[in-house]
Amino acid sequence: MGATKTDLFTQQQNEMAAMAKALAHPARIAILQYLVKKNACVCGDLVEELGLAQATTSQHLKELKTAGIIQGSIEGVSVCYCINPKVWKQYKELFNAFFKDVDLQNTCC
Amino acid sequence: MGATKTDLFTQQQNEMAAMAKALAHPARIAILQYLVKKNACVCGDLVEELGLAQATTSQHLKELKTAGIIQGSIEGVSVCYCINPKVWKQYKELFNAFFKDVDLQNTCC
DNA sequence: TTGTATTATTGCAATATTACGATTAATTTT
DNA sequence: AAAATTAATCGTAATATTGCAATAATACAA
Repeated sequence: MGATKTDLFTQQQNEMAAMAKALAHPARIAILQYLVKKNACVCGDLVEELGLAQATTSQHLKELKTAGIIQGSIEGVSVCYCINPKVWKQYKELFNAFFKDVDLQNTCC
Repeated sequence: MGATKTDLFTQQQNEMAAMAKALAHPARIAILQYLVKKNACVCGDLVEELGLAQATTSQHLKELKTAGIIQGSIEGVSVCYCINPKVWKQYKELFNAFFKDVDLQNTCC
């Protein structure tokens, strides 16, 4: 026990949960907001911007990259990160679809 | 170390991350989808529906309740759960706002 | 080649999450 | 009142996440 029982759920449910998990840390929210704002691909700045250690920042970047929502490319001695627009759109649409269809009138308790 | 450094981030960032965290488990996604589909407030069924132990199911329900997105009321010997439409709308709007403003053209790497 | 700058990885400690059996609490039913 | 039903809580084990120092890896500059 201790590990999520992914086999009990549909692929869609696991995927949705994985997407949410990628966003489930304020540092990763901050990174995404920063990337959206600056658009240009910054990276080393993130360590200063966040106030977390370099190792920790790198780890969060890795998670976002694994989730697919950002991408990085080597730019000389540093690495340029930016939003992956295709995956971003996917996130947007799936969250949108998830929250869409609820009849706000029909409460029961 | 080990605990999230919430003080490094804005309240908005922490809140957004907390919302995502509530959705960051397939069982909780499944619960919400079930509640949306059935609309009516079921509860004991969830144990059977999910395939998780009663204690585990109850724990997930508690997390969703703490996050505010569902609400429960005692209905005789059982407990009726349903979506909290007001908070649901809030989630919807905040996720919407988060994913809104990205220029999908301007990639850099 | 040697040094410098930047990011990734490793190893580890602290904390959080997930899951479940057992127990408790509350309400019905008999 | 006694038994049954339902859900919450407690205790505990397994696993995951968060964070950082230290180290490695990579690319450039001198």
